[in-house]
Amino acid sequence: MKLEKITSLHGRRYEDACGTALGLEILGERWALLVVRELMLGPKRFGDLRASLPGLSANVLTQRLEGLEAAGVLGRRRLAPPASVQVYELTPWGLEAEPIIQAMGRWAARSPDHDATLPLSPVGLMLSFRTMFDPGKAGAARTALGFGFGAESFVVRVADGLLTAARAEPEGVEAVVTGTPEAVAAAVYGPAPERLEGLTVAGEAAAFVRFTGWFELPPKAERRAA
Amino acid sequence: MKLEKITSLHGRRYEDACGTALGLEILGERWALLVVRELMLGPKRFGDLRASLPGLSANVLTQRLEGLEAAGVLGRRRLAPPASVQVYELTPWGLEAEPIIQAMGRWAARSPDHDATLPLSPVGLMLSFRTMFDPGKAGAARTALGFGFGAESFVVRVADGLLTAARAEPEGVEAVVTGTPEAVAAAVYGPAPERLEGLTVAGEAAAFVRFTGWFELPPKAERRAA
DNA sequence: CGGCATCCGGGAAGATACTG
DNA sequence: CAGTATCTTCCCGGATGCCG
Repeated sequence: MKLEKITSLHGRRYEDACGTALGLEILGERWALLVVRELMLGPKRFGDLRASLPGLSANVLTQRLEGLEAAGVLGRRRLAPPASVQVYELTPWGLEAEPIIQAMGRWAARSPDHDATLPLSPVGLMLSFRTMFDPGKAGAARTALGFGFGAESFVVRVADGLLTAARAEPEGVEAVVTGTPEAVAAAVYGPAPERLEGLTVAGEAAAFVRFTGWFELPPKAERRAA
Repeated sequence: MKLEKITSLHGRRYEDACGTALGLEILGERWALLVVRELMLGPKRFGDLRASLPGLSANVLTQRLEGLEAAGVLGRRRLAPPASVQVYELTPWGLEAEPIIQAMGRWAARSPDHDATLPLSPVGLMLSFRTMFDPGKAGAARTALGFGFGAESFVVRVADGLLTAARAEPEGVEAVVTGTPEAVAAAVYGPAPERLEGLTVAGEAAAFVRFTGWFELPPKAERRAA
């Protein structure tokens, strides 16, 4: 076994008192913020994280989890028997990183290089709902919708101009939408024509169609100065 | 010479439609967001950037500037003769990255590992004012203050519960504060005792002392779950 | 001096294989 | 399934040098 450095954080520091710099030391390493994103809606297991982040290899995930745990962003917990599996979950402070993810997502959605056709994780889609929801368009409407993506399911509620999304089994919802996250994103954010392409909607399909009108992607930015 | 990939962005992509992932590809590389931060309050020259980000080497800065320019975050402009120097400035879209910097700063300020005694850049300090200003504490108070750090000077105005900070020569201000950014930060964010330590205030010193009461650092987060 | 290319050492990221 | 071990590749950081 070789001697390890005792630096609580990794070696390369910015040496800058600005909080932004410290935030970058904690969340700025590759994949770190995406790991946090995947945990934003509840605990996950090692394998769940790997599955939702294709391209992230096991050893790097191990390093990120260690670093984020050391920084106090997440913790590991063992579920009670008979499950007895280990899950990773955000600390309360880690949960508060959501505004960072939202600001980043809202800003980058305006990039000329943004490609909405790439794969999308279920949690990423749910967080995008929180980010892109437009209370002005929803008005006083209310609804509760279920979303199913393989083993993961979510309930999204809209009421009083507020949208909430949480991992939960769909009960007492107006409709349950099943399909890939990409197909749901296309229905919500795409132009109207291809709506409901590749999706199955159980229950009040009209409720989901109404729902798709309550979101708006921000306009693309120009590459040059105004 | 070896064949270069033509990927407009650097090689390692996340392949994820979520805006957060694209934002990380653009701003997630080392130093990138800090370069943007330094340009947030106006254009800077190559050397100015190096001076405000000690530890960032010239070749890496060149790479970051190239990458950020390719992404449409900043542009380079040559000032009119006789100055004839090249400066880097954010595009309108690049300017909109400030919420990311603010969210990151506000969040990381709660880290148990945050060390406020490290060096601080003038622009970092000004942005922290924007982030940490508490309208409730300022109430209906108004003021205009000048800050001088070597060659860089700024004017901060508070009125109607809003704080603005911009690079400008101090004219028509109540007081002009001169010193290091660290000393100003200690006066504004530190406990009351060491106020005005190492600072010189020209004009209405009382106006600056009042000003220091309008900010509050958020409480430290616990490292463990609640 | 400002901007950028080049070379080099160390270390992080990525892919694969392996173990309990 | 949850990681660890190993190897390769590439990025980061520092130094040097060229050119306007």
